[in-house]
Amino acid sequence: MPGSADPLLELLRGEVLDVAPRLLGATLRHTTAEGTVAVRLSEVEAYDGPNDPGSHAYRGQTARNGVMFGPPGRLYVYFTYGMHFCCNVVVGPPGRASAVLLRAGEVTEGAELARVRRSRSTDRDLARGPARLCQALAIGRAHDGSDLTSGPLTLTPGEPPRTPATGPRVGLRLAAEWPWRFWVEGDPTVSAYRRSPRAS
DNA sequence: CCTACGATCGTCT
DNA sequence: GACGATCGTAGGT
Repeated sequence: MPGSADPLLELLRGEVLDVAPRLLGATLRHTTAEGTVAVRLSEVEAYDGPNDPGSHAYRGQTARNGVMFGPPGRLYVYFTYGMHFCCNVVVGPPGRASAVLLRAGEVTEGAELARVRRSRSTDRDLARGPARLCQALAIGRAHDGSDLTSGPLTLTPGEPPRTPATGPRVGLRLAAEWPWRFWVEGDPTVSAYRRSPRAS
């Protein structure tokens, strides 16, 4: 029978718009020599490869976005604004190039270590925003392409909300109004909405 | 609470 | 040469 025994890969097989809200409540956990930090996701965004003007894959494969075109269950990490990293989970079959941006969550394990990594942050803001989340978890360029089903960096599906909130994506110039952002209603760790100054 | 702005550099045109 | 799937700070309401 088809079907992987791995519940994460089972989930990531679906269409990105179905998968994204189901990743709410999942836990991303990273163990390093310093210790373990875990974040339970409260906010994500869907990106649908070549069909999506807001996606890094919209203009096809490049050196940067290569991981998006690979198998599901890997982490796509990119560097932006000359100083920040953000991370996505690759979704769907190889070549589809769809992914879910992990935008925010609550630190549920290793808060002490996360506070060291983000020394001026309140607990609420430790992973409130995609670059903050990567900083709290010490995710960087070295983790681009990481397999999330095993190893030091794992994603474990959890209990998604019955009715996730949806709305426009944050910070995009193109296709920002597509309601492809999903979050847990009322969760204080959801990031503040910011419209791009260049949005059309 | 809000809006405005500068930092800083890899990536693509 | 332009532009970010951002963040922290500064200042006003």
